[in-house]
Amino acid sequence: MNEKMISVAVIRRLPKYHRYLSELMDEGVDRISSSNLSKIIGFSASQIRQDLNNFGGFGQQGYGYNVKALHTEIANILGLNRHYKTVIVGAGNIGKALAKYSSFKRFNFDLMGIFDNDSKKIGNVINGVEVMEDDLLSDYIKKHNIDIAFLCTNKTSAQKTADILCDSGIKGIWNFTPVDLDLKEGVVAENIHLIENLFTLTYFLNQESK
Amino acid sequence: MNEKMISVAVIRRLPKYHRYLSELMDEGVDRISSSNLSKIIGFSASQIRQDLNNFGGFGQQGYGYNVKALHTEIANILGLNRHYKTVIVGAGNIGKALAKYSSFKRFNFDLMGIFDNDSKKIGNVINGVEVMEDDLLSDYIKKHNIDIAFLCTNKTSAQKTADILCDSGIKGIWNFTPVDLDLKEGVVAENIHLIENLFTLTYFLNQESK
DNA sequence: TAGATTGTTAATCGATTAACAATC
DNA sequence: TAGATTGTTAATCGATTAACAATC
Repeated sequence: MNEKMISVAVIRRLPKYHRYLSELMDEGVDRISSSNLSKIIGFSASQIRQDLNNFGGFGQQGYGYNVKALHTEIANILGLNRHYKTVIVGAGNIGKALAKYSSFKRFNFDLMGIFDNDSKKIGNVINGVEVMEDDLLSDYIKKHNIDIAFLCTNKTSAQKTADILCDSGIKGIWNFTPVDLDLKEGVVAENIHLIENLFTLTYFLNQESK
Repeated sequence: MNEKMISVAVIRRLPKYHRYLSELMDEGVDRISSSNLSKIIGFSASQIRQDLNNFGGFGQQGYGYNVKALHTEIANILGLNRHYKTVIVGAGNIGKALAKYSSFKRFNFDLMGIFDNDSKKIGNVINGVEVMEDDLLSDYIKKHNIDIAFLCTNKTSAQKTADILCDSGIKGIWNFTPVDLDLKEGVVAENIHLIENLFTLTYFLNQESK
């Protein structure tokens, strides 16, 4: 599957490189050294060079890194050189917000459908996409070869919805529920645990006032 | 400020302990060993004991941990034994979703106001809270002693809004913008970088199919 | 008391930083 | 060529795991 396992810590820094390189491109900067990138991104120059060298020698001695080329390389590593078909499961507050969030489309995440178990919501159109009933979810994923589901159900339905998603051949789940999902081998997930993040904030907030 | 610095890695695990202990309480379990907790939470038993011992000896040899007592201890460590006055800045999709999200109230996060710079939104009432104009933000924070701002503006306004928040005496910022904020000494922030998290998901998704 | 399980020290593992030879 | 900066190895630092004496 892979030559040399790259640590999760490295992977989680990649999107930040991607973002800062985008900004540099917008500013018309066309090359940057690890030392200057360090100043704006906040990672050490050494770490930057180590991180990038996990994937290849993208730089050039005496010159630094070409911003545009490096941006493209990182986009490719992250898998941003393709489209992803997505569905949203759960048309509550968060589900609706995600449906309307425009950045996803810009990065080639194509929202194909929204699903909910509340009959009052079925047929509603959010950002041009119709809310369909839950029962159709499994067939829809199979038929349209959906890659990623944004899981926005309530806590109670989270695991059983995840089971349906896995059985239907989903590739990844972006999990907004406060549940640690148990998934089928080969299905990946990333979690946005809002409440956990907020509690971390209160911890540090109270430390400051000591 | 503190006796012994506790690592961020430990702190970020605390909310998860809190959540699993809540669940155990709901199930009527009143004691648990590090080894059994390990099985359900997924951290090693050794790590659990190490983590908890950063804050005190909450367990008892030969017995384990009292679920309710440990839950309370962790809640206190996280600062959940008090109320927090919050405001939402930016009444877009995410701001609105957070305004309607019920869990915050349950954990004593009291939403006091919502602010936006779009005159069309001023006066709207979301979940019982009125949308006020941006210009009033600074005075409002000072007057009501707001603890935490949920920052949901667009990218462009993020840093300058953060500056206003800092100058007005905010204690913490929960940042939903795709920007790394530069904050005044003593102000803490936690970031929900949606796009970065999603890009991590696509990375792992593509690794799986190799 | 005997058994169970913590608290805590020591060992290991992994990630970050430092250093510098290679080279553009 | 001289200067700059990478790629990469070695050193350090920190976090996790293992082990076991203490003790309930």
